[in-house]
Amino acid sequence: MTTIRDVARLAGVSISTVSLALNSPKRVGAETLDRIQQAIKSTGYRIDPVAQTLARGRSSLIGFVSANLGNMFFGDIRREIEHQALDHGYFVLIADSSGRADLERALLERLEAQKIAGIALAANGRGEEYATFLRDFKTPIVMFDQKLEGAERDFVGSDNPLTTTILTEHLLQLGHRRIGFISGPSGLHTADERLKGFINTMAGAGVDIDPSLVVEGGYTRTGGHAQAMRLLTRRDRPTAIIGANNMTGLAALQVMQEMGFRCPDDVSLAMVDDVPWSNVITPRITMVVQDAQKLGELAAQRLLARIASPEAAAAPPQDFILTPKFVRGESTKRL
Amino acid sequence: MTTIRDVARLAGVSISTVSLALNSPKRVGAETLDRIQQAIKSTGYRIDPVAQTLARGRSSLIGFVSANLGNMFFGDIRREIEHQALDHGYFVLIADSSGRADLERALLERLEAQKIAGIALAANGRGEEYATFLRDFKTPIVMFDQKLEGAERDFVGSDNPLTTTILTEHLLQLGHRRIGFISGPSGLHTADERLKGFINTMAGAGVDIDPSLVVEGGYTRTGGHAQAMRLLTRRDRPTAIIGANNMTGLAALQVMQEMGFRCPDDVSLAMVDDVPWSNVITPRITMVVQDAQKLGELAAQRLLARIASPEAAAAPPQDFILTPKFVRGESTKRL
DNA sequence: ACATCATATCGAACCGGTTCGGTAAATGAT
DNA sequence: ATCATTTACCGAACCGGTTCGATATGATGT
Repeated sequence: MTTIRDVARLAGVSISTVSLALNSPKRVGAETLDRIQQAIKSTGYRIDPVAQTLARGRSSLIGFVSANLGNMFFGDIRREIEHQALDHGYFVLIADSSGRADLERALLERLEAQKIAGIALAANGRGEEYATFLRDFKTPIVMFDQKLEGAERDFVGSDNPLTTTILTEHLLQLGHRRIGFISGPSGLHTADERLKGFINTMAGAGVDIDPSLVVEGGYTRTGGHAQAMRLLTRRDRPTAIIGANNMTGLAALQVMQEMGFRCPDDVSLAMVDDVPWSNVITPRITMVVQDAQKLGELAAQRLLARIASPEAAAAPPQDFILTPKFVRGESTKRL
Repeated sequence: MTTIRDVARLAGVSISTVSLALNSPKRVGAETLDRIQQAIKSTGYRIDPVAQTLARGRSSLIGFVSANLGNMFFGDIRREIEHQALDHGYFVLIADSSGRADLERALLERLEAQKIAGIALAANGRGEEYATFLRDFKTPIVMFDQKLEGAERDFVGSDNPLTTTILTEHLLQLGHRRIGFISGPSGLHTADERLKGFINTMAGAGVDIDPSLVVEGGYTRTGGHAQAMRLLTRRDRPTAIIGANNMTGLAALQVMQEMGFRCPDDVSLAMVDDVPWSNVITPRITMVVQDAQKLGELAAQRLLARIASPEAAAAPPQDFILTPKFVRGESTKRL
């Protein structure tokens, strides 16, 4: 390995000058700069990011932490963040918390130990204590998807109540009254807001909700499957089901198929978020989708800005809320 | 931050002794060890991985490089590797090459600069020059999915010729003779082998292949879509199509739906690799699936072993080939 | 009792950069 | 011509660990 000292020797300058030439070229003489660059070229010198991190106390790594990278939604956001990060010379360290708050916390601490420059986080931890933990974190954090009150961090997400409001109104218009709702983990920001959107819309329309039709599917495939099963095996089963995310929505579709119900003839279905290849799934599912790419873009911009300048880092946290889009499929039918 | 020197001072020993206590506890006296551990506990000392990396010349990070993390196949492998790595105290640095060889190479070099402990790689680069590059890489590499002759690295993958052999035989048995084949990027290991499996099986059965029915879909959704379109708009279109991977297979299904062909009544379809939620896709696709979890497990074990001991690191490279599994769906029909 | 050897601990060099205070020369002001 | 300021560069300390050779102490063998 060729080090900065080799370059310095070859260029006939001190190592501090080489460092200077590397970091603020305008502060070294033209001729000297030239010699140094020559030396760098001829030795094939590559700066050692580890040593740099130790000296600077900050690496050029960015962390991406979310549950379930396999979910297209997070995958799309990751892709976008990674893309922008690479453009700015940052590498992305990805960590999958599998939705477990304790693991997530451990991961964050590890990332911090790596002196990571910043973190994009879709938090799964909840509660005041966790919010404080995030607030006091020394590394810049931009939260996305899941907002946590008290964390006092930038947040990039969608208008979650609106997602289910749209779906609920759609179903109400089609004449549905007994609507099953497969919710996400209670306490989780998006889950609570989406549930709220459903409840408020129903109330606004003057339709009573049968509480037993509101179940918690935990945003997971297995949870969604179990709860959809519960809903659909009832004698007074709902005429329509809303999945609070793509996993639970598709799980409901799967249960329908397994039980021989036709969708939408027997039961209507709508859900939040898209899945890959949804266009080859029969029936085409009616859904509300988030602009994952835009979310990733915003999160990355915000994070990179905070990392780049101390002023930006000190700026008060800000929320960026995007409006989700309704995509009409063929999984819902007039009653 | 509390450093090793703080601990040393508090325990009344030298920093080298603390380091020793941390790395080979049996080599320090029982009583001293106790005092040091006490000091560590009371100061809340956490070792700095960056400094450790600089001093040791090797980090406790493992790299995972593949194309298209969004593809369930790679996602499953990643999950398994990450799981095992964390168990062994390693963090996984994930990089998505998007299938571009030049980017992949740059990523590998960056990982190396990070003094990464080892890399699990699904290579997209090809050719002798690239093989040499990989062979001479100083960091341990375990390749998976894509084997590269001349790289002389451990390889974990599936019996690729067998994947298409199984599918082809299945279609032949159903009476199909005009079979379209949407291949992967020519030159890519799995793509070439899967194509070979198709060709050899057809030849073995004495069935002539219409060369114009063998197209290259590049393993991508868009490529697959375009090529499937070409195949299906022909007057003498094939009676069955094989997608060499999940992307091209599903793209073909999508084209069928777009063009109003019914699968399998009008055209049969079979493909290599599964996708998430394939069980809610109509028709259930006939496919050959790889055991991604097992692949990840093997790759991780091999890599961790090479990292752990110098003898293992010096061992000659070895291939691990798994047998793929046939999953019969309803997308193929007797002619 | 003395050489031998293992054990416990330490000091110092090192990994490869950054950064700050300082010096000497060059430039500008008066 | 003199003093102030800027420019260009250097030396040394530092980031927080690891590692190796050296030393001191105590145990073992004969």
